[in-house]
Amino acid sequence: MKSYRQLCSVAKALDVLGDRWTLLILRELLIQGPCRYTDLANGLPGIASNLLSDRLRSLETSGLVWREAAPPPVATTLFHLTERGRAAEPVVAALARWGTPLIADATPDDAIRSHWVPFSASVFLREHDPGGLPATLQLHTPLGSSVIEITADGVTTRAGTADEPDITLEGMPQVILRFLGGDLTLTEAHEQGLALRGDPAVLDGFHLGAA
Amino acid sequence: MKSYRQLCSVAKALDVLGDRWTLLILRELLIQGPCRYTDLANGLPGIASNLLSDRLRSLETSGLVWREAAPPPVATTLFHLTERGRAAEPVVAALARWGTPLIADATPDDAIRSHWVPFSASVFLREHDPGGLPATLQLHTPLGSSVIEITADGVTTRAGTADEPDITLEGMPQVILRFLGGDLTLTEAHEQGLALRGDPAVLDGFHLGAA
DNA sequence: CGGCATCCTCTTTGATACTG
DNA sequence: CAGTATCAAAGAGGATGCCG
Repeated sequence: MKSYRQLCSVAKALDVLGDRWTLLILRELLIQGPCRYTDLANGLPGIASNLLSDRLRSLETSGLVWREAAPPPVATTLFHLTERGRAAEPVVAALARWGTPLIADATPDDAIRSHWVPFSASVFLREHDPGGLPATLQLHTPLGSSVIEITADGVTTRAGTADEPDITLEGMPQVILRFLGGDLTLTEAHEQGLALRGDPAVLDGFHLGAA
Repeated sequence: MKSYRQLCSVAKALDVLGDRWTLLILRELLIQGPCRYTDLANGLPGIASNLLSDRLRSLETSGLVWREAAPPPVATTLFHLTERGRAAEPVVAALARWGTPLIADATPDDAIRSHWVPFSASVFLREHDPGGLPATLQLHTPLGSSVIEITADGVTTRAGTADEPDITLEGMPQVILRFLGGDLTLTEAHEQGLALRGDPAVLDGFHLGAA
């Protein structure tokens, strides 16, 4: 990207992060952790291979990403975030928060990946750290299941199922995302097919579920 | 901008905000408040006139900006942020925070506007709300002077001078930005020409000035 | 002057195909 | 698996012109 050539921290940040796809690549590395090239390509439906290659190289020279070349017999490259790359998480999180209402605009042919769901949810939960800790949320969508664990240490997510979740949410990704993002009330989400099992009181601390 | 077509709040946010110049236009409207076209053009050195026009139209249809058409004899247009537009402030603020260390990369021919300085500074101060309130900071740079007022209600900035500032910082914008952004210690900033008058203890609550 | 629209050139992107 | 190569289309940048 051509530099804006402005002595302003916002412009300088966008000189590095403002290229198309760049912040989505960071999203993937923040969610998935160290990734192979194909893992990234898979989490970024629509990206052209040459662009992914270009962006990774730019991110490397900007110091946000480093590549670990695993020697044979593994013979693969792993792309990692540096500390500076992880420091950009608040930017991605702010975008996730602001973008939540736009989920409603989704068209049926939008691509979706199951790991995007717990990420967006955790962004919201992270900024509404409640009193009643710890809590385990189980999500089920047609794409797969994931778990959000909220402890005093923070919010973590993973794919799969939990043994004894405090609450289970089942429904379409759109509805779960908008509900956990505060964009739908429990009543509205229920009307749109969200099924909730367990103790709804767990959600109270997050200012969710208000009628 | 072409949509990413991903059912993810980050991608949806970037569908709206990700175009070149868009977030810098928001920066200007957040800092300056309602602006005329030429005010914006002035705060965005380097933008082509047709792009500014295009972006403003996009932001209007996206619901982030509305235009107030003052009838003759004033016959000018004022561009305002909507509530939704102001809601994007955390995105700009996160970029400002992350971009602060990059101020060090500035080249001598980078454009600069005096109102960028107190903005970046206030972003940092806002997230380190200390105990010793209220406080008034006076900034002096070769480009002009500005005031940052910190009260229990928040952090506000304005151009000009204050009657009785608690502390006065004078120096090059780069140095003031990096110091108030936590990227330089007081000692380092002093070595780079920062002059400080008043009670340095005012800064303690912001975790600044540590040797 | 304020707020664009037009024209032109140059760069970036997107889609597809191919390679070590 | 991790990229290059190629090429058409879209977008950005710069100059200038227009109209109340």
